[in-house]
Amino acid sequence: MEELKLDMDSYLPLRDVVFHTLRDAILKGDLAPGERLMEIHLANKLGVSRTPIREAIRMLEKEGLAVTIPRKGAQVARMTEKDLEDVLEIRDALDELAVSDACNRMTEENYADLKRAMETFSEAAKTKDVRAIVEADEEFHNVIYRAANNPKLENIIRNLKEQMYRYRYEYVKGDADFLQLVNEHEQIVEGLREKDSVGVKAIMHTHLRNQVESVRGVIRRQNREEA
Amino acid sequence: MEELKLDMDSYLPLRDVVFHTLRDAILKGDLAPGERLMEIHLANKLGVSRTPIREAIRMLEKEGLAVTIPRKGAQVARMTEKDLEDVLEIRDALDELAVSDACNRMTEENYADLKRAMETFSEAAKTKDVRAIVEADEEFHNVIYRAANNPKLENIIRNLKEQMYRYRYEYVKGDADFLQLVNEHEQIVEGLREKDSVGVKAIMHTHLRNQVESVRGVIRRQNREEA
DNA sequence: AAAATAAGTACTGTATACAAAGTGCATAGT
DNA sequence: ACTATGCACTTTGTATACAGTACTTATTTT
Repeated sequence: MEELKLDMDSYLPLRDVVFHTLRDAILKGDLAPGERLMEIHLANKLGVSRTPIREAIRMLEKEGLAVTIPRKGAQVARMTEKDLEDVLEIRDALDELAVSDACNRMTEENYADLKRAMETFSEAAKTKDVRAIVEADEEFHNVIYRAANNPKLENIIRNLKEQMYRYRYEYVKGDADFLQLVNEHEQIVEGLREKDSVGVKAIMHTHLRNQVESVRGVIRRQNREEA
Repeated sequence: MEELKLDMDSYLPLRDVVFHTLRDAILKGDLAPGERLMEIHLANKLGVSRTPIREAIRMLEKEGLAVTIPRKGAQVARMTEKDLEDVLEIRDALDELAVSDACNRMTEENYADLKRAMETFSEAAKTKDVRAIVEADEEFHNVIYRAANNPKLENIIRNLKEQMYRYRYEYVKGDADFLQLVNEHEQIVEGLREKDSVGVKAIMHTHLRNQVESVRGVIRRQNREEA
């Protein structure tokens, strides 16, 4: 009985499997920007029919990861520097909102999670293991999003982050001052504890600004190379 | 030659036609929240096959207008009071961003459009024609979004507005002080002209707050009725 | 009489078939 | 040699057929 129920819970329509597969491939760069998403080809490759492929493409479209030209087909969305700047700008505004909400709505449990995430980040920063640092940073911010208690906001932010997923390592890899980041995280936690929503928004803004600038630099260098 | 080209441009895949049809029906309330979206039924009703219906449903899903339970089908998304509050909160933050961007990036043409939109709104306010007022208000804000020159931001805001489309008349219909609104619009235009991004954000915030409160009231009353 | 089970129905999930349109290459004409 | 036209191939757009699951209702058993 239980096993059946588990099967039910773990059941995913093929369209969702395909969607996740394609999304990951795009985010990891296995499918390059501009690359065509041909239905039959993908169907054969993934061992499914065209129907779930098409539905997955419609979903990717709405997530901004693919664009389709009628009667020509879909391709992986290209991102210009301007597009990324636009995304970063929105993320900045929404991260400020999230942290401000978190101020007012945070539970004891959220706060405990946050402190744990902060400590994990501190530890990771010492190791200089880029992958671990990025993951710890993600988790720190995710705790804040959860604490904000606004699922729609979480969705939008997740989607925005997705669109710049390729650049997630660049800041930390580059010229990040880890101690500074740790310090900023501490300030954010402190601000949340004090429920100083104005102050914490300001800190979050500066905290993101460095990352934003770093990503900008990477993109500019990339574009120069391409040209 | 030209007519052919026009034909090409005006071609829309059936999935898009269906998508727009269903979206409008949901927004106008012809399809009530919780109502099932049955594929064969819709296909017959719209005179198409199930395939474009399914693709349209996938798009509606990503827009937050429908939810589907695997193997049970899709239904029009229900919106709780909390959902709407969440949406309003995000809109507030993003409208602040938009108006702040508009401050920095507005062209002469944008400014001319804005003044025109403001005047149209003033005229509409005098007539007390609710429909005209709402439309003029929409246009006023749309000019600002365009001036912000951030297409992704525009998209997100459009999507958020869509989710509360049903309530768009409620504020104006209810207890709005038209002269106050006209005054706020004037202040916004003034702030944009002066490029006072901090001030204009504040005005936009208060400008929205009243509408937000009004929509909240409507929803609460509705929910009480339902209970 | 109530509860459980089984059958039937209706819907979704997936695959495939057919039609139409666009692209590219080859061939022929200038 | 170059251009234009036509044909073949690829790919999308749409419809339909088939399979599987869940829900409803009726019947049977306790």
